[in-house]
Parts: sequence; C-alpha cells; structure tokens
Amino acid sequence: MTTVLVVDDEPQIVRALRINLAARGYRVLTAADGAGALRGAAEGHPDVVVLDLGLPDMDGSEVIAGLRGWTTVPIIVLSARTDSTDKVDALDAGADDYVTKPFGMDELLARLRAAVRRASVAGPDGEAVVATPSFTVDLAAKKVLRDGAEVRLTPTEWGVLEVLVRNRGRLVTQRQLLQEVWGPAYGTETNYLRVYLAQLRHKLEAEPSRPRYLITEPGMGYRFEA
Amino acid sequence: MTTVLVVDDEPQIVRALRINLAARGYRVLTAADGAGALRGAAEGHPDVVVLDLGLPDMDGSEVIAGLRGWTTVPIIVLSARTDSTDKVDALDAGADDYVTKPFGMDELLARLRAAVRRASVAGPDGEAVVATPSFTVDLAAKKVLRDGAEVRLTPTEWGVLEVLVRNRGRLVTQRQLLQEVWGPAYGTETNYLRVYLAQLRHKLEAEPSRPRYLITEPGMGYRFEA
DNA sequence: CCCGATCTTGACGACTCCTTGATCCGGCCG
DNA sequence: CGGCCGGATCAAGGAGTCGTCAAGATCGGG
Repeated sequence: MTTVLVVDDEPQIVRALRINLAARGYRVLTAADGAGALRGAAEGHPDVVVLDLGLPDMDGSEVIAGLRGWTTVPIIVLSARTDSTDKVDALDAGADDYVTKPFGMDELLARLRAAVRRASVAGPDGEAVVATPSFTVDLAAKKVLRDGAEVRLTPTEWGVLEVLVRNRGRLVTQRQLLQEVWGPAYGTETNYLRVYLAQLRHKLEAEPSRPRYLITEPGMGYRFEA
Repeated sequence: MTTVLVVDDEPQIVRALRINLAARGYRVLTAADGAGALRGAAEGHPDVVVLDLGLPDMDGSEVIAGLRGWTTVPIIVLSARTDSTDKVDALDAGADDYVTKPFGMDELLARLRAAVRRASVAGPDGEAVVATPSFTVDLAAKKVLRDGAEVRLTPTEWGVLEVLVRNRGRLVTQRQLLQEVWGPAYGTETNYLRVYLAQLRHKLEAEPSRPRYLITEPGMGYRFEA
C-alpha cells in the first residue's frame, strides 16, 4: 500500500486530503508543523510527502532540506504563494513538484500518482528477491544464486522458474505453465515440463530426486514452495 | 552535458527556449510535431523532453505513449489548456510535470532542473563512477579509463556500455539494449550487439575472448558485472 | 570532392539450447 | 500378479545463437 505524509497547519486542508486519499486506498499520515513532518517522515516511511510551505515553526525550504538530507522520497509542495521565485526556491531546494492553492483535487492526485510512479520505476523498490535456505531468485536481475555462486539458466529454464516463483505457494497448472513460457499455441506438451523441471531441480535442489521447492502435483501441475 | 528536446509548433516558443537553455549550458534539440519528437528522442538521447500538447499531427497523449513505450526520459508537458482533466490525462499517460502557458521561464527552468536531478539521482546508485580492477567508467564525464589512459569509444560503443553500466549487476535484454541505443524501431537486430560487444571487449577486457565484466547470457541478453 | 572514422551487413565455424524418442520407475487398478 | 499410466531420466539430432572477421555503405570534415 502507498503511504502519503500530509503536512499542513490548516485542519480543513488536511481533512480534505485525508478523506480523498483514504478513499483511493492510500495510507495517510499527517503532521501540522515542520518538526512533525520530519519526525513523521522518519517514522512512517512514506512513499510521497505533500508539504505545505506556510508552516508555523519552520521555513518551507528548511523542511525540504531536512528531508533531503537523508531521503529521496518525492516531495510535492503546496503553497498559496504564486510568486515565481517561491516556486524556483522550493524546486531547487529539492522539491519534486509545486502546486498552488487553491488546487484541484484531481490535479493533485494526478501529480501524486506521477511522483509515486516515477519513484517506484527508478528506485530499487521492486526488490523482487525470493529466497530459500538452498538458493535465492532475483526476479529483477534475472539471476539465481546458490551457495553465493551464480547459477546459469537457459532462457526456457528461467521462464519456467520465473512463472513458478511469481506464483509461489500456489499451484500452477501444466497448461498455464506451457502457455506462459512457450506461447498460447502450447498446452499439451507436458513432456517439455518434465525435462525442464528435471533440469531446474538438478541445478537448484540439494537432492534433485527429492525436491523440496519445485514440487510436482501429480496430474495437476507444479508448485514452488518457499 | 544535459540534452533537452524541445517539441513545439510555435517557432517563437522554440526560439525562446532554445536561447534560454543554450545560455545555461544545455544542448538543445528541437522538433515541431509529434513524429519529429519521437524521431528526435530516438536519435538524440535527450535527458529531458519539453513537450507542447497542441501539435499539428498527433494527439499529445499519443506522443507521450509513443515515448513511454521504450524510454523513461522525464517529460515536461507545456500546454495552453488549463483544464484539470487535460492535466490529469497527460500526467496519467506518463508525463512527469505539467506547465500551463503562458509560463514563467524561471519556473520552467526550475522544473526542468528538478526533473533532471530526479532522473540522475534515481539512477541505480547516484555514483557516477563505476570501477573494476581492469577499467573505470565515468558516467557523468562519459569517459573510460584503463591503466590510467583514456580509452576512445565511438558514440555507439559508449551508448551500449552506458546502458549496461547503469544496469550493472542486472541482466539487460537484447531488445532493451537495442531500443535504448538504436531507438524504438530496433529490437531484433541482435547482430549489432554481437559486433559492438566484441569491440567493447577488445577495448576493455584483459582477455576479450574470456570476458569477466561484459557477460553474455545466452539467449537472453547481456550483463555488466562489477 | 576526397578521406578517415564509424556504422551496417554478410558469412562462417563453434557452441549452446530445444526438441524428441527411448527407457526406467513407482503407484494404481483390475 | 501383471498391465497401465504419468512422471523422471538420459541421450542425441537439428535448429538456432554467438563470436569473429572482413568487406561494403554512410557520414562528416577538411
């Protein structure tokens, strides 16, 4: 779930944002001043910060600087000041976007989505590593490690393993596996699966003939058990 | 040097941007329509795109979609439309920011700096220099050192190496490599990759026929191992 | 207009990978 | 007890991919 930290000293703005964000499935944290913003960011690990510049205790750029000292979380600045120099200062201080009040909720939400999307694409947020006591699978790097050493997989081997790992814990039918790896025209060539599951077990399992992770469900399909 | 692609069909806007950007040390490319924008992005490898939505030949969101199909370069939309739904559409289509005309040059430049900063910081590390026992790659300076001496790379060689180094440790598919270096129209010309990887290995690897850093993953792609 | 640098294209052997068939194993049911 | 079925294992042929070399094509600068 995406977490948003809303920082504003006007209760009605906080309230409106909280309602709109919560209704769209975001987790919402709030703070009413700069000190609370820094504390909330440190403790709540938000995915994006919506920051009003007119806070009672600190200057807006101070808050931005305080955040930027240790995090690259996207910051969307809200401000009543339409002056160009204010925008420039905030953006150069490290803000990601600047929206002037009064603002349209639709637009703010769209800018928020854009900021979150950007951060998730760029950052290592898609930390897609699945580990077992015997080996680890890194879905993003397309790498498999066993005893610290890299295991070489052929494209088809990787395709089979990837589908199973993405559906870890669940049963994957033979048909589904064939269609996702070999294409929609396949569905009955179960002998392919036997060959490739055997190869994967040889490369990954401690006892290939007694698999602990790449399990056969007779007559149904296969399952990756973590 | 940072490269900006400016897309607008109004010559005076293009001119104003070109002057202001060039004066601040940016390299400026221009295009007057959507087709030119896609071509310019593929050939010029800009670090950021400034895109007017009211182009004569294509809808704005089409241009955004055309870019987003193969690149994550930041896109700043310029538009005369102040309507909220336009902003939402553009941002959700994949734009990074939305500025309404008439705009302040200071503000646009600040937003541009913010977009570029984000993209470069959000990179795999933020570390612009990647070193191996055999050679050193400086992504910011676009230079490669080996035994203290600079290695001369052709533009295409550098393009390939840059993509691999930016994704160090991760596997880069041949399709991704082709599209990022040669443009979105390419994707199957794997012979190019064979030639350029061989050239890079000759220039950088101690034993070109036994690469330690520029690794081939048969059937899948290539990987830079640090 | 020529020249050098760079990019594209083609061809070849070496190697890897996919597919396929044969064989073996274990459980199930008649 | 014996046949049968789905799965596991093994080996080998052919298709496809990769590394390499070299020759054309293209481009930009002098």
